Amino acid sequence: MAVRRQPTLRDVAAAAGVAVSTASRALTRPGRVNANTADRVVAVAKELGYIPSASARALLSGRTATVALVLPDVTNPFFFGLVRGTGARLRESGYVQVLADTEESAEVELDTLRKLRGQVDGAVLAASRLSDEQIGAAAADLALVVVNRTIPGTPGVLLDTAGGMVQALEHLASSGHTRVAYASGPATSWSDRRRREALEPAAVRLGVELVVLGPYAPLRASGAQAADAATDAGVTAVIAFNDLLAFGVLERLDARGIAVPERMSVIGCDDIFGADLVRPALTTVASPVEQAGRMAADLLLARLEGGRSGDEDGDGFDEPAVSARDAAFPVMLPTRLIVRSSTGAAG
Amino acid sequence: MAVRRQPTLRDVAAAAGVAVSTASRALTRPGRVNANTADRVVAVAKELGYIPSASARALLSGRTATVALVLPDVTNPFFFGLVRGTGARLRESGYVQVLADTEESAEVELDTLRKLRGQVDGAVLAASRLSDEQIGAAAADLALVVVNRTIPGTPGVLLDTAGGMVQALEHLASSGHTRVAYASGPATSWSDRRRREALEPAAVRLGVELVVLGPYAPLRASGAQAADAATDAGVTAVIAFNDLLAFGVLERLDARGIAVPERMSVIGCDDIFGADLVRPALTTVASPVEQAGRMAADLLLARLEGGRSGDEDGDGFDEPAVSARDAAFPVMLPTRLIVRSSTGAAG
DNA sequence: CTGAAAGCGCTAACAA
DNA sequence: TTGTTAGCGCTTTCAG
Repeated sequence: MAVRRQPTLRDVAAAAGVAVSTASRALTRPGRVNANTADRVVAVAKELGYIPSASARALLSGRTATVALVLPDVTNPFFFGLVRGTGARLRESGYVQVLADTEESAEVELDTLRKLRGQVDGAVLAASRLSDEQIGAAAADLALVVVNRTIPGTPGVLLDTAGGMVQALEHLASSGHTRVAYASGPATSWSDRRRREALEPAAVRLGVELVVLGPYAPLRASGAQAADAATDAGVTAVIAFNDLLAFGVLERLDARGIAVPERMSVIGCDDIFGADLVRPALTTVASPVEQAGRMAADLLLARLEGGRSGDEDGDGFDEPAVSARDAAFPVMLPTRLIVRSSTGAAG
Repeated sequence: MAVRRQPTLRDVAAAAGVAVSTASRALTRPGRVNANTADRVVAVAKELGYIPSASARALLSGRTATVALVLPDVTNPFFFGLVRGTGARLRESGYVQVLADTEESAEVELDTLRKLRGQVDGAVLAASRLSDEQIGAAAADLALVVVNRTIPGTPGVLLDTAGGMVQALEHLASSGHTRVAYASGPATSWSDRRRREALEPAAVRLGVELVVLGPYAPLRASGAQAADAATDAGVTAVIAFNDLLAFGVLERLDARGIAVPERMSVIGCDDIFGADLVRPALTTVASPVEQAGRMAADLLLARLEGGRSGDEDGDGFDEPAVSARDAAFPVMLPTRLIVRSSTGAAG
């Protein structure tokens, strides 16, 4: 209950009958001290439950062993993999991860970044709402790695959802669809622009008419609008900006008695929790988000620790070693289409 | 790119032509300094982009303005509300929230708590895997608030899921079910024990035969086992430990061609994301998790800041003011049954 | 191999 | 009102 005072290095030194500096050495580099002395100090430290003060270390070294993950919305399922991926890697390397929710607001994000400066050694910025210039400026004060964004000079990890969307279109084309809608996401979304730019030529190549609908907020609630716009547009398939939006589309179509996939095929993006739970199960573009998180963390650690190389851990085939040298070039991770029952032959 | 050196208070003082202490005062309590001087210092600080060093402050004050949220699994949707609730409250009060994932392991949890000591001012411990004694011991070193746990002397917030389960049983009884299964959760789960203790007398009172199945891991993957055990037991309804397990039950029943709710009713717990998305939509016990998070944060802040009272924010009816004095008594939050289409009259 | 002392950036006495 | 000084806990010269 009452939190008791922590023993300091001085307490340990006194109890072990040595000077603080000796105690410090014994604890941090046992090599440079008499083995017996070192053992004694370590034993005493353990007995006293000594834990070095992170603040004192940070004050001295200027490094906090803390990294922030900055997200627009912690509760968006899309980010779970990222949280887990960065968290795992950072923990392995002895870093603490702090989570910052910017509430989808550029202002909050800017403010957060400002506060973070000095509190953390670096930050992973995911789905930033800031402009390239703002991010660039922030990168001058804080080691930054961006996810799904390309900022010249700032390392980043990209998820190739645009490529996945093209796969989705190919899948539809091969099932006989000739008129397909893309329900687009936020106008400010960098990913959304890239996807449209990839879908348009692909549609031409495949002989498919592409109708761009939206923009829509990437939420379930916007799905009804998107579904209605799709039926109005006379398409036989909709590719949605993300799964949340696709869920809403499915709901609306169901409510209107429009059979999926018989009369309308639906494809989402992200393969979030629930995509295989809805009925019909959602065909969607899956990204290796957790791997992206690990890579982002590696990129950041490489910069912080100056040239440490990314260690492969077996699950990440295709996971290139990361060095400080590479860090300036964004890494692109492949995505893939997962076909479930929400897509079928053209109605 | 290259992170430049941060200006210190000394730089500010020098640029403003005053002593560091004056600069410090000007920045922290403008009242105790000549207005002109203060203005000048503030202006210079702003111009230089001065940000006080959190480490130095922490070293001096012993407080870090950081609070940890310790969870067994960050990616379990049940905890999202908690993350958001504690995060919101803490941010409001100027605290930074750090997230610690203990990977469902008591060892990792213990280790995490040990490391956290000194790094944070306090921690919210949710669904701890530790024994009462271990938590008690940890509370001697770190201000702690527990969620869904009662530890004598440690403040806590409880979600009355046991009460919700009784509501579920009443719902089933009133629909004519006379033989009902409870698919139980982890043997070490405190919540699970409370629920069984509440369900048994309720079953007697309602004239329902209660069959306890399990224990099962609270995961979708365990649902198949639970579903099979339920049909073997000849019940017409299953109440599952949580929604994840219930999803698995639904899947298995669907695969076996057993109609829900016609031949088997299914009820979950937590109302996680996806519960209303599955078909049939899941009847479940919803808890005010976000509110629980806010209250847990309030409880912790009250201890940290010594007697600050919880502020009501309009959305939390039933949200009592929290004072340091109350903190030793766990607060119990009511839950409610959300009836969807996975339950119906007894088959 | 070990000890004494300086100093990281800041705040809080204590003087002036 | 302002400046000077000490010291938070630690690591790191620099002597011994």
